[in-house]
Amino acid sequence: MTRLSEYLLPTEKQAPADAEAISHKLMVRAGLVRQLGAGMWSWLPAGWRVHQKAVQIIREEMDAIGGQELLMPVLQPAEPWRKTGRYAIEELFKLQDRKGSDLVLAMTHEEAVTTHVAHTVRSYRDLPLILYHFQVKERDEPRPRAGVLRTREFIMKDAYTFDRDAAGLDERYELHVGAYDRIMERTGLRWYRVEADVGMMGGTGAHEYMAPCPAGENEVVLAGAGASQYAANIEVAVADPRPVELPLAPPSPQEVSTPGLTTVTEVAGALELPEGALLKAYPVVLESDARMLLVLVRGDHRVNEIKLATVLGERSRAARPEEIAAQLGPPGFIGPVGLDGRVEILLDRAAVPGGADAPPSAGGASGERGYATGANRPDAHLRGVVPGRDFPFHEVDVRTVCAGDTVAGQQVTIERAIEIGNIFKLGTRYSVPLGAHFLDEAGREQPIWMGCYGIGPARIAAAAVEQYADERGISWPRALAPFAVHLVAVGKAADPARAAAEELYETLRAGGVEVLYDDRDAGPGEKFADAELLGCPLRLTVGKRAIESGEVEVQVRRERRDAPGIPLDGEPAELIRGLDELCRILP
RNA sequence: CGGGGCGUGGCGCAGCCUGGUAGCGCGCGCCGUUCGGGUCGGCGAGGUCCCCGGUUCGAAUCCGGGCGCCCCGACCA
Repeated sequence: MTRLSEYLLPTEKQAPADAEAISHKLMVRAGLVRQLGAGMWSWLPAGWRVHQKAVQIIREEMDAIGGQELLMPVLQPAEPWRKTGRYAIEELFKLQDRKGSDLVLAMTHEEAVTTHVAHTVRSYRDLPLILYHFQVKERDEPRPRAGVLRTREFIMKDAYTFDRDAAGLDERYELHVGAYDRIMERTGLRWYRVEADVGMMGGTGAHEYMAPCPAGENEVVLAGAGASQYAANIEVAVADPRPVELPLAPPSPQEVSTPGLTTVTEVAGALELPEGALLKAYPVVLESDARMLLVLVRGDHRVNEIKLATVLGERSRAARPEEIAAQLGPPGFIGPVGLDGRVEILLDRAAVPGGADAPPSAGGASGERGYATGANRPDAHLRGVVPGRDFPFHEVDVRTVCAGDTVAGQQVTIERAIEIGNIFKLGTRYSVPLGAHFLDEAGREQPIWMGCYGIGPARIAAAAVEQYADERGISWPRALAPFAVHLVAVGKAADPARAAAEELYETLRAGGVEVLYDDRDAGPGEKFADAELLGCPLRLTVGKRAIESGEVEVQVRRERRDAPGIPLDGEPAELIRGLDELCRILP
């Protein structure tokens, strides 16, 4: 039933007052989704059609690489989650049944699928496997936001692969790279596949699929173009720093008075140095044994917590002022000199003299160059501090890539993006605790190698809205549009145009065209406005003009271009073919 | 978890400071009008003013507590 007079499409002139993101405003205004609570959203009929379009594309590409669709429950026993150590995760919804048994609402399905595979797979002959489903995920997000972009309940396609070894996993992973690339292409989105954080629990490789848009919560670092393009999540991105000119250093560091100056900007200003000629000291405390470490980055750089965690192999937190005062010196004036090995020093690679990424040393052999740092005394800094000469250090890469950096000589750009999918080599992270083994040819028991692959249809829909909306509303890529054609009848009830529109609607429907027919008793302005808000790729208008000219007017939603009209009195087959032709050239 | 903001017909808001009949625009229903860009006019329906408690003769308004929602940051398998 796709007569607008009978269809639930509650459009609104005004966006919800509290909406910020484009997709949030427009998906509500266009009658696609409605909110039920924080991070809880319903999909109304037209919105659900879009969601289903994304789902079907994903399903076809998953099936094409040998994926087998199944369905696992959201409500699950707590036991496997305890075994994998994930019961402690804060985002995991936990509950009890009437008997007092602990249950969880699954946030992903590694525990479930691995349990099944552990029970059913016996032999190497049963491998490899690609299993997937579309199922609700439940996550107690600290902050749901931006309409359907970050919700507490959402549908995800999650796939899991099972292989006999790492090489098999690599193969399955590459299959998913291909499938995901094709999915992204087919949706019509602008997208990037980026290198991603593998986390600390031993993933062996990961990529994320990102759709650039202002409402995105992630940042991607891009450099170059084409096949050699560098693309990485800023959490893991590595780049060469912009060089900085360091002043020549005296034979030993010299103390300078800097009363009350605690920020890099203030100190650089007072000493008339570029910010990059300072070393920023960032003391951290290890989560495991509360040991303090001093992390140093160039003054114009920022510490990247994720890279730091990777380097340390564990989590850490910023040291508290009283801890800093006790072990180093007055907060705001701390530095690496004179610590006598009390605190281990990690120096970011970008600040290491003579390192691959180091600033050019214009001074030659005699001219050592130095940084300004805190003096570990109140109201004082040191200048002419030379790493290695004046303090020992370990070289690490823990800074966040920033504008002005380069990769292979190419300037980087940093773009905001929505993560719509990710692929991840799990290894034996879940198979070991859950006992998913197989017997190899020699009869030896081996753990199964796993990968997991997620993608969010709701985010695909929202990203499409974000990327292609204009001031009048949504403009769907044709692959995701709720309907291919939005047919508008103009004229009063008795107008012959209404009868002609009616006839056209039946012809299109019979010809298998997905058409939404605006047969409402409303003015043309309202109908056109709603059509542009909803954003179907083609709008057909049947009114007085069509009757007079004998042609249905066609407008392409993207750019609002007029397309050649279609004869009203032609053969139905002819008409459908013309329309199909038109659809093929759509964005 | 830190900071900020908001809860008043379906939506967007005013009223609150200074307590006294609950209002406006849009939407909705009916009648007429109009029919290629949210047309115009008339009549009308619709509200536990988030909840609980307190102050008061009287609370949407003042006070206390709670709940909900949004935004920024932190966080995000």
